[in-house]
Amino acid sequence: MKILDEVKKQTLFDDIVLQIQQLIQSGELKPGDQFPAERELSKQLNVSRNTLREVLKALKLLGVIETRQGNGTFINENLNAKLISTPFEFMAVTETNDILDLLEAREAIETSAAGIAAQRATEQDIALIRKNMQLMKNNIDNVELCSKYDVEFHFSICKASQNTFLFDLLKAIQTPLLRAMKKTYGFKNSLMRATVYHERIIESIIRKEPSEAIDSMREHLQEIKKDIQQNATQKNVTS
Amino acid sequence: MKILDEVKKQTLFDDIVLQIQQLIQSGELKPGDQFPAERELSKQLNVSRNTLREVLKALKLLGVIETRQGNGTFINENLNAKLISTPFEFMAVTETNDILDLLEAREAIETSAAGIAAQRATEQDIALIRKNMQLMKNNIDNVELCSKYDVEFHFSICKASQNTFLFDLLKAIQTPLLRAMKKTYGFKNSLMRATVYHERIIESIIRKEPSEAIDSMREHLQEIKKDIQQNATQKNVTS
DNA sequence: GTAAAATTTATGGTAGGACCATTGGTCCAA
DNA sequence: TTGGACCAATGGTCCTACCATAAATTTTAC
Repeated sequence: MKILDEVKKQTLFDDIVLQIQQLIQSGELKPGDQFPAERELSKQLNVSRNTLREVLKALKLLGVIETRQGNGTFINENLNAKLISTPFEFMAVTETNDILDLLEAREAIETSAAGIAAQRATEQDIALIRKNMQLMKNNIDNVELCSKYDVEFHFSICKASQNTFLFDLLKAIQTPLLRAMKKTYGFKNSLMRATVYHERIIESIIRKEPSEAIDSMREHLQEIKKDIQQNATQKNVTS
Repeated sequence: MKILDEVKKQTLFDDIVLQIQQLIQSGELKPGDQFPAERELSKQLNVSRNTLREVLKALKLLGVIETRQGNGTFINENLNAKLISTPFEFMAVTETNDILDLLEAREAIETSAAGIAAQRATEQDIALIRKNMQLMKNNIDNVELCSKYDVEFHFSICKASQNTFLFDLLKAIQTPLLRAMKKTYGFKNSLMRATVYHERIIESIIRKEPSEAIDSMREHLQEIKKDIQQNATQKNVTS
């Protein structure tokens, strides 16, 4: 039988976190708002300062709040960006399968973002995309620098979607992804070949052709995925 | 001039967090691993138990570790799923623009997932998708229940992509999205119309036609997006 | 008078010790 | 064998004290 619900004796920590969480969800706590001082707030909540601090430090790590010694505790400005990026720092990306999963997530975001960008990109957006493409070409024999502008190129397209959430999410995913790829495969993507795809992508965006932009981007990223897969199988054979 | 880097006198908290973070990234700490007891570990690290506890509680909230009173502290099993879901609980989704941004993120994930599912879905996957579609049809006049199976239908497709990361990410995004939509628009999606799209999506997956699956899914989700947009502009006019 | 310097005050950061609550194991007795 | 009593280890909570930093205030020097 399974009628009775599990009894969960909530801890003080969880209680306080939940309260703050709800205040944020409801909009009563907004970015920039200041918290009462720890000593005072702990009194209000009728908990020890230690317990309250455990909550605050936890929320700080999560990116919900920001603490400045000698000053105070505040709800983080641009909450969402920080919120999303933190947990990705703790992801263990070791297996090739993990990398492929992340690559597919990146593909999901970037293809859709490219399609939206083809509808909404401003002139400044397009100028930035072009600039990054040009910088990449100019440094085609400097692997380090070229790779950097490669990443920037993709970021600038996502940014052109005007969807900050998609943008933050892409940046968050790239962090562990680039770390893992650099470690495992050493950044030897075919940068020369990439520029060809980049041309097609930016053309589609300028001509405001969403489905074209989506297809070009997907093709581009699936090439990269293939490289990784081949590289992985080779390694398995030789080892 | 700006040559020298800013000196950041890292706090003990940040120091310990960073160490654990690196141990997880490198794979030295794996899910299920047990930590030393708080009193002992604080001695090893040469910090007070308070400070160590602030770290542990923070990692607990993030979903990195799990603590059981009287038992011990452990690295969380299925780390990534928990990691991703937590921060979304703290997102403030109040404006219509926020909802639209999240909807586009959902569209990005679900369209790609549908495409991949068309390549990799097993028979069990398809059976589950079918089951959810049927359950939705059977309860077409029970809004609450029908909506539930609607969500489940989309989840089962994403699951069929065999990409657990995409799956976890979709579930995480849906949490604040459904909460916000329910609050603002009250779940009055055209469920009848949805079933028509669902048929087309599942057909594409069965016939293993990725681009067809992607297009069907995108059309389906863009209809929902249009509804939200129209609803929002109407509200602005009447108010 | 004004600006620089010293002081004060409020804030978060760290520490150590005490006790409570829960869990799992051990041991004994029915 | 089983049920209960007990014990030890662990996380949960609290108190108090002190350090470190940043802003506000007062004092000082010109």
